[in-house]
Parts: sequence; C-alpha cells; structure tokens
Amino acid sequence: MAEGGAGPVGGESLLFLTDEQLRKGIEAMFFAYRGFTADPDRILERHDYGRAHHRAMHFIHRSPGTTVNNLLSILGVTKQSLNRVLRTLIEDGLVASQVGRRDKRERHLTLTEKGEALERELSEAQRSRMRAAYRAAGPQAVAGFRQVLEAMMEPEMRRQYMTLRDGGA
Amino acid sequence: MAEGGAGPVGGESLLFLTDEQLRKGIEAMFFAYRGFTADPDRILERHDYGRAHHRAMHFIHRSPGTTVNNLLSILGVTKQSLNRVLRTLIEDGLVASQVGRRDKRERHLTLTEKGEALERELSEAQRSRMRAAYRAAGPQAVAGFRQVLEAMMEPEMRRQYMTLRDGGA
DNA sequence: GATTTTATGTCAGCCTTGTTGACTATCCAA
DNA sequence: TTGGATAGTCAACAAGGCTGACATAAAATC
Repeated sequence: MAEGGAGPVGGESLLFLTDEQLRKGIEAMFFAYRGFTADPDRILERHDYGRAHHRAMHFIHRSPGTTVNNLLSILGVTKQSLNRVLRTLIEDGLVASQVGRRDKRERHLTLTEKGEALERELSEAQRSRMRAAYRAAGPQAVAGFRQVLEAMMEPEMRRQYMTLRDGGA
Repeated sequence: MAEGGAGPVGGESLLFLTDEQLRKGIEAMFFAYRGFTADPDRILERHDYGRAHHRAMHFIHRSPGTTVNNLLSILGVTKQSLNRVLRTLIEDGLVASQVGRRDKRERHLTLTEKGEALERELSEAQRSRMRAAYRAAGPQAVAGFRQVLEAMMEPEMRRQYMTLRDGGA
C-alpha cells in the first residue's frame, strides 16, 4: 500500500492499482453501462416494455426451454417480480409456456416467432454498439475487457456466465 | 459479414467481432455490473439508502461545490428524481447545500464529514472489488477494459467522463 | 397411502427511483 | 420594469424491485 506515485515495480507497473485509476474504472463502468442499455431502452419504450422484459427475453432466447426457476437464479430477482414480467410477455404472445413432460410442475419457456423478432431487434441494437466499441478498441483490448469483467463478477454469477459462455460456442 | 468461422484476416483476427463473441460481451457486462454494485448495495441497505443516493454522493464527493444542474447532466435523471434523493441526504446531514454567492438560484453541494465517511465506506468497498479484478487481470487487460468501456459510452457521456477523468489525475 | 417438499402462480402491499406537470425564486436583457 | 430563461422545489403517478401469505399440482419420501 506504500507505492505512492511510484514507478514500475518488478518489471511491471503497479500504477494501474492506484485509487485514482480504480475510481476511473468505476466511473467508466457507470457511464458505459448507460450506453450499453441506451439503445434497447429506446426500442423497449416503443413497445411499452422495460429492461426486465428484455432480460427475460434475452435469457429465454439464449436457453430455450428453460424453466422459471432457472431464469430466477440467472436473473437474481424474486419469482413475483419475474412472474409479473413473464405474464405480460405470455399474454402478449411473445413467450410460450409449456408444462414439462417429465416433471409436470415445471414450465418450459420459449420465445414465439413474435418474441424472437423483438429479441432480435433488441439484441441487434445492443450488438451493434458492442461491435462498434470492439472494433474501435481492437482484439487485444477486447480480451482485456472480458478478463476484467469476469474477475469482477460474484463467484456464483461467474459460474452462471461460464456455463452459458462455454455452452454456446 | 461473411467471415463465418474464418481465420485471421489482413494480419489481424476478426473473430472477436462474431455475434457469438458480442453476445458474450453483452452477458459479461450484465453479470459484471451486478458484481460491481453488489458491495455498495449491501452497505446502502444498512443505511436505508439506495443506488441513487450512492451515485449522488459519488459525484458530489468528486466535484465538491457542484450545482444541482451539473449533477443532473452527469447522472442523466430528471431534477425531480435527483431532488428527492438530495433532500433526504440533506435532511440526514450527509450533504450540505449552499446558496450560490454570484447566482443565488444555484445551490452548491458538498459532502459533510458524515457524508464523506459514508462515501468512503461505499467507494472503498467498490474499489476493493475493482482492485481485485484489476490485479487478477493485469495492467494490459485493464487498459483494454477501459478502452472498450470508453468506446461504448454515448458521446455526450464520454465527454462528461473525459472531463472528470482528466480533471482528476 | 399419507406427508412433505418442490415448482409455480397469485394477491396484497411496500419501497425506490424513474417520470411529467405546476410552481417559486432569481437573473438578465429588452 | 417587465418578460423570458434558468435553478430549484413540490405533488402525483408508474415501473419494477421487494416481502409475506396462500393455493395448486406434482414429485419425493416415509
């Protein structure tokens, strides 16, 4: 803790760990997250949905047939909260809920064609911004970006993320 | 758009721009942001405050004497929303509001000693996680992390961020 | 077969934090 | 001095978190 404004140490600078640098990282997260959600927010507003609907659709799209409980643990909200969102999505015909065959207590959630269409619109907007940022920063920066984000997650969430991450590719 | 699962192009791989990679980046942002806010959230709960209070305190700490309007443009909320938060912070003696000398319409905001104490507690928790993530990822990754985040911001917010960023150091 | 646990859904009610609209106080410029 | 712009406040409403209580069906256990 005593490397005031010191220079390189042991061949590698520790300057990136100063409180000042950390504070900049914190603010970067804050402002970037705003940008990250800005485009979907605009689209959602037109459809009278909120971020909660987006998150639900994202993960249903990602893991079709997932159960309510699965979704709960990924989203980290209460079932009452999720249920409200899910109910409107089902009523509006964006999400289909099917009673499980093996375990009839479970409901398996999938996006309908209409749901897929909106999900595509939302995620394309988000990917588009991410693509621009990635392109501007370059592959090396992207690798670093992902490394830091992964290290910042709660262990439980990192598990979730890794499962999704590696399941996909 | 036609580099299916292709290899390096023009000496530099474009694999990091596939939809799959972008989707991973999106989810990394989602999960990481949760981690990012987890520690302050726990502390805030004990004090009966929310994230809005944290954000206000952060930027008041950062720019002591700032006006309500300044804060508004940084936080990107309506003044009514901010006002409510500010009112409780002032009532609770965490923030001091001083009528401007030159322009008496303005209120200049500063943290009281009590406010500084809470801000320190909150930001230390957040820095601590950030520090761990930075340390785990290393300086190169941190540079990339910041580059991508900066590229992801809305231009207006990037301006704000840059001003703060460069004003501080 | 009876009991307990699990998965889901629903109602009621609360809180935080967004929103818009109306209002006051002050400054500045015609 | 008056009228428009600017800074801030107050009131009321909505979205989406939360807890708690309760219902139902199905699975698992005794």
